[in-house]
Amino acid sequence: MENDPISRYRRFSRAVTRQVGALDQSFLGRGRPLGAARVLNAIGQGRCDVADIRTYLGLDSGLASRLLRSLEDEGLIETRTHPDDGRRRIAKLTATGRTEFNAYENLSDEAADRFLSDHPAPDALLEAMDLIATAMNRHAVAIERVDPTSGDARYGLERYYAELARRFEEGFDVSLSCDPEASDMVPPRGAFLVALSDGLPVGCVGLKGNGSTLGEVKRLWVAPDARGAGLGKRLMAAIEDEARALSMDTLRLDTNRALPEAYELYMRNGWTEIERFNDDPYPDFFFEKRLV
Amino acid sequence: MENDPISRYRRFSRAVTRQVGALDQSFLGRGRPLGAARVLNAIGQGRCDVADIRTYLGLDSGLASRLLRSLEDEGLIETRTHPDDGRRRIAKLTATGRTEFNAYENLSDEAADRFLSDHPAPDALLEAMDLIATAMNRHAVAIERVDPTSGDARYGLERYYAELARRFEEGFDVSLSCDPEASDMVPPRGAFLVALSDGLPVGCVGLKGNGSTLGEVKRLWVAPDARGAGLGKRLMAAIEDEARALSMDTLRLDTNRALPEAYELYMRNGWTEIERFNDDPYPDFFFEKRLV
DNA sequence: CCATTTATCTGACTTTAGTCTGATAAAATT
DNA sequence: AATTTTATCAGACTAAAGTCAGATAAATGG
Repeated sequence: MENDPISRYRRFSRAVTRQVGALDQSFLGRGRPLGAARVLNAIGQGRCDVADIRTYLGLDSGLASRLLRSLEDEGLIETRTHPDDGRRRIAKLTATGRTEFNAYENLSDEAADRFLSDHPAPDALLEAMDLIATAMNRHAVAIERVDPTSGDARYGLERYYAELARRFEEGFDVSLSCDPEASDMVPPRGAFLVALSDGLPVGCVGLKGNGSTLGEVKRLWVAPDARGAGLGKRLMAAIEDEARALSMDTLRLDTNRALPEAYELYMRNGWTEIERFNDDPYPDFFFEKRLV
Repeated sequence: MENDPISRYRRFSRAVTRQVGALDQSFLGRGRPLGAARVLNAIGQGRCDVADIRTYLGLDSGLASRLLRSLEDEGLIETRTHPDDGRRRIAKLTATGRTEFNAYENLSDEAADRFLSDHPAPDALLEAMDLIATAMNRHAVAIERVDPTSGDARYGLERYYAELARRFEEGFDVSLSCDPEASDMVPPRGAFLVALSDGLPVGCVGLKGNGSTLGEVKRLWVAPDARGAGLGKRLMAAIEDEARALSMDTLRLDTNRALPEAYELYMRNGWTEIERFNDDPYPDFFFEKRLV
């Protein structure tokens, strides 16, 4: 065989196609066509809006309607009209539907567990999977405002701190840095954003405020896997929007010489280098931007 | 989202399912149902035996027959009866069939290329893909006898030498080691085996002979991704079979202290440590095994 | 040589997926 | 208030996938 990139990609593609096919087969074992199973799964995942289900699964409206009807006849879901819009419909699992949904979930979970536990180095495998999934989702990264103490925020921050510790010559200990209070990064004082790639945090940024029109951008991080797609720029634009919404007119931030790509990002996006404005031991450079 | 192993696996699974689905969609663009396209692809890949195609694609005999007929009607394949067994049939691409097969190949290649060239670090991506594909194929590794100068053999040997260079304290330079002549690892003097995981070399082993009943096992290597599945043991058993087939009765080998897992493998599989029998600078341990 | 097995094929049939048209009713627009 | 748009649904239809029961002919095993 050739071992050029395309052959290697295609070998990967064959392997996962087989794996995906095997899972579909196991889904059929529950005596329901795949189409109906997919709709049930979409609803179980919390997609209740019928139009949403339709676009998510790429279904024709007639087909979607029939699949919903078949699930309803089985007693797995209930539909009712949307409270705000009488044309739209909402689907919800019944108790038996929940049970059946869980059965599908278990099939998926078991397939995952079987694969991972069969391997001597599951951590390496998972890192490879994250890398690939992030690459495949790279044009569908969603930025969401979350509480800085939420699981997703903490996950991002931990990876951020770990990376600083690796990259700073002097290491990094968050307790020595001026770690903002969580309450300063929650509206109405500030905000905290995470970038999610199909649920996995691949970036974050915080906005620390004190009630005045001056804000400070903190904790900008983009996961290594997700770099090169302009996510840093998107996060900065999003946090500036948050600042504007909080009536701020000036933002500041600091950064370290071990993070040249951050320095470049600020330079390219309207930030001006200014004098040191704090006595945090880590930063080497200080920036300001006036919002318009 | 949860970031436990199973959620991460399932996120990966969602991403590749989408990707695979998109490729299938592009296949449909050639105006042929997926089933027929799959059969055409199987034949193009060299699966000519109808029974083989059927089991490979998991098709009912009736369905397979009809799909073959439709491809034949399109003038893409020709079938004839097997020369050794009048019941079996052989399918072969016609010239137009070859063209059409290449068109599908191009669609796949383009999808691969689009994905890889869209990413800032395709090498990391490919390594991750190799890791995952090897893990998914781990129970389907084929051992084949090849010429030690073939591409697959050289690929394995290069990775083997690179690993020795990493692991030996003193480094490794193959020109300083007693590198066997390729002709000593080809029947009737010797043999060379590679382990292929869906085409990718993930292991190798050589048998160097001089026409006598004494042989030497050389270049045993198992790719890091493929370890932990007993492949080393399988390769050793296979090379012993080769030795027996060449009427050898005694095998020798040497190994280095930086490769403890190899030492353990030999100890567990009937090899006896003996005195140094060559003046190669690298090995620290010497083994012998009498074949029964 | 004869019974059995094996590989393939054919035709009838069912299920699943997907498309298209028109109906209905609610919302949005004029 | 009338018209248009939107979301859903139902029914008719087609295409594709899959199943099943023989039919056929070649190989195999006594």
